[in-house]
Amino acid sequence: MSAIRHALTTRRADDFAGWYQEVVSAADLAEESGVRGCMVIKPWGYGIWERMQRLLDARIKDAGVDNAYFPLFIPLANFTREAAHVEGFAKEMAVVTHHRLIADGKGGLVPDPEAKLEEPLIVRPTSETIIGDAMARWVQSWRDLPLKINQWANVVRWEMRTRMFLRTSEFLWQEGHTAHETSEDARIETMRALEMYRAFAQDQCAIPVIAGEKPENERFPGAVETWSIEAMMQDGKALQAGTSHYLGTSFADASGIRFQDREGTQQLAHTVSWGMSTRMIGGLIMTHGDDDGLRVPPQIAPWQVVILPMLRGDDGDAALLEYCEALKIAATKEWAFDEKLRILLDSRPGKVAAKRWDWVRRGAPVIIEVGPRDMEQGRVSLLRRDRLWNAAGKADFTNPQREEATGSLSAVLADIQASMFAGAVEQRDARIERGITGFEQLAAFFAEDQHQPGWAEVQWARPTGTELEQVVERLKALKLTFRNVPLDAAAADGPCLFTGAPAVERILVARAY
RNA sequence: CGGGGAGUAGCGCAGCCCGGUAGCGCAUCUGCUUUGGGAGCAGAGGGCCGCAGGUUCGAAUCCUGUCUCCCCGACCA
Repeated sequence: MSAIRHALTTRRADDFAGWYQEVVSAADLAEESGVRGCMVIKPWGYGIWERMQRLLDARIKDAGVDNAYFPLFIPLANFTREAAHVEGFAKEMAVVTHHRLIADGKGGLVPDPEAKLEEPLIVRPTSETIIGDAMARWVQSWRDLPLKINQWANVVRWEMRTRMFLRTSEFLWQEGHTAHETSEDARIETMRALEMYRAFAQDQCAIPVIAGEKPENERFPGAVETWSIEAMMQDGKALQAGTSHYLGTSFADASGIRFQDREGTQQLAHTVSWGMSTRMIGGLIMTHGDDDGLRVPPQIAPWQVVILPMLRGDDGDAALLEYCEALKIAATKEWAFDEKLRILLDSRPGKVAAKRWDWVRRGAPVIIEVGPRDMEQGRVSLLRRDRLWNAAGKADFTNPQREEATGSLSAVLADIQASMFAGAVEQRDARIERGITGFEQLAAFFAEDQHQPGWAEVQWARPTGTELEQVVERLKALKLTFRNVPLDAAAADGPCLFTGAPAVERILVARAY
């Protein structure tokens, strides 16, 4: 037993699900709203989302994709054109049927039967259909292609079982929709989006991911190919953190996205869609959180450095605040990751210890405390969130001179970013098992008594249809799912674990969120 | 959506079985003491007991319905 007094009451190792919920509330990320599956995202949580938006949006724009906004409501008829797509979403759709309320005579309000909509509207679960509709108007000739549109929006899927950030009925995301002249161009865009997500997750969120293709049974409804990035959470489960779909021509056919090609012939466009959502915040928590709360990678942190003056409510406060202001101004001139540092001087009244632990739980990368003694000696007390505790089980402060601290901040932040990623990679790589060749062996690897088994990468023959369904059922009995076929996996060189036929590739098997 | 558990102060909980003035710890506020690594003492404020009905002289407590959350399933780009 360690003597460390952690900032949270639930240990990751004891109760991962309970710990997750405690982080969400203790780090001030979000709270329940009273509506099933809908959450209030609080300023610190939303600040993290804004950072993700800003960084990913820059990548999207760099790829020549334009932002636009499409309506929340979609006419039912519009949605019903692509059969597989409809079937995939029909069970989780919110429907608007009335446009007016009327008094019920008992002090309440009910939908006015007189105000029933001729045609119900659905609340978008995704916007393929309505954007496809627009694209059909915008595309006439091959010169109009490629057409690349992105929107940042909320979507609604009526989930049976919800969890904060991981699966909510309403969530925020970006959805990119592109239309192309050829299948080749569309596939290139599909892979570009996938690579964009991989780089964003790893280089900015410090979340290691494996990019690969989803098997047939895990495809987006109506898609020809679905690709994903998969991240391993600290409990060994997989989280799909971003997806990119090559949709072929079926959506173009359903929406009427046609163009005259270079020979003057009418052709269907090839479409692609790709998305990343607030679920990424759940991934951030389960990748970087610890028993003291969240740890936010510096590139994602709304505030990278929080300065806490030790105010005493006496005459000394003014000078101390002045000292901290000077520190803040100097630090704000420093850069890291090609952006100015984001520094908060938290001078609200209150005990410094209480405020310190608030920021530890929220996961600010660097906390700088300044007391009268620091000021006298021209120094500060600096605490790194990624290395909180010293060997004695105390908060591990260092005491650089003020100028030295300011000058070193960008290097410290870069180091925190790098070490968080390296730590996550190490944890993940240690838990990917590549030597499993038989189903019994697979079952043993994922046996219930094994606490955090991680993932298995196995060889398979890529069965399809009912043969695949049988394999999926066998896995389901073990609560396992296929994640993806990693792009960079080694070539197959043995029999399929499931069918015994010669394997054609390697696929990841894991429990998943 | 099925099975189980829960909802009482900002947070964590007791009270409910057996109906009778709303409690505890932490947090908050005030005062005093303390003052560099999660302070101490004293006092104070804060409640549609999830919501709606019902039974009753009287409901946090009993009954019915309903909403929300958690766990297990089913479902799930």
